[in-house]
Amino acid sequence: MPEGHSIHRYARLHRAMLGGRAVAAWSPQGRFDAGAAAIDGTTLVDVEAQGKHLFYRFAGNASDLNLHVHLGLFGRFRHYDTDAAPPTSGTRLVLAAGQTQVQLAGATACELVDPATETALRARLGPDPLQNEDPSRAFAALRRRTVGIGQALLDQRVIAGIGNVYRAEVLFLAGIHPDRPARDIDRGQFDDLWKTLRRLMTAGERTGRIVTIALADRDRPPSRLRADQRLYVYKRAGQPCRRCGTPIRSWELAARTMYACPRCQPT
DNA sequence: GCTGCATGATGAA
DNA sequence: TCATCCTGCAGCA
Repeated sequence: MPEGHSIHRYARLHRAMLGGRAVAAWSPQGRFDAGAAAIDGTTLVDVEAQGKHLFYRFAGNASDLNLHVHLGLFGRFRHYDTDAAPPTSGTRLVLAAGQTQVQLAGATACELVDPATETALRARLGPDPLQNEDPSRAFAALRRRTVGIGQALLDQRVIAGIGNVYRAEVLFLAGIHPDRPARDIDRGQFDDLWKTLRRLMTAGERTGRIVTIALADRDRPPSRLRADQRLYVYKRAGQPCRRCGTPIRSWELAARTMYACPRCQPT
């Protein structure tokens, strides 16, 4: 479930599990043999998240390279404190210290990067709602887009860390139709969007799941909501809107499925 | 057991 | 806009 909130959560978890410890590293799949060998035996100093990207810093290796991980759509971590399951054949990387293991499979990116490459990578990202950055840059970027707000929000150069779920949910909460031109969003609406994103994603990082339902629209704490009770529109095509009862619509937008309520989010 | 889809991003055209 | 990377699992037989 790799939207930004999960990535920040992983950074925290991996820091707690392996930070300050010498790690053994290997690549069961074999596609990261050289990289793993360079890390193997070094000490994990820090793990940092920016948007959907993770950066791992190690001390004690000569190369000055950091590990860059991007989970993409398929990437998945498995974590063990004891009794680690044997890694699947597709596991790209295992980081281990004693009984503790972090296993990584299916990632879009698992590579060692030099400082210049990392800087360039990070420079491509817009402000991250989970880092309490000044969102002015994101607003300016939005105003330059010719596409709809729904498409612009998935662009990591505008805001880093949003994925398809937060995109759909935040636009519902703002009452904005995804097809409305991004450049038509005014500063007040944008500040509202940003504030909502920060609130939702902070809660997501804390709890590990995406819950957007407002207090007024639910009858029990988020932890006790079923999976299909946590969201307003995402994956609810054809079902009645929780606010007005109109059937939720879905359609392809920028190669992803978009969801919206036609009544609460007028064009 | 099989199929299709999934909370992502890139590079070629 | 499309193909590609490539894993897991829900839903169905």
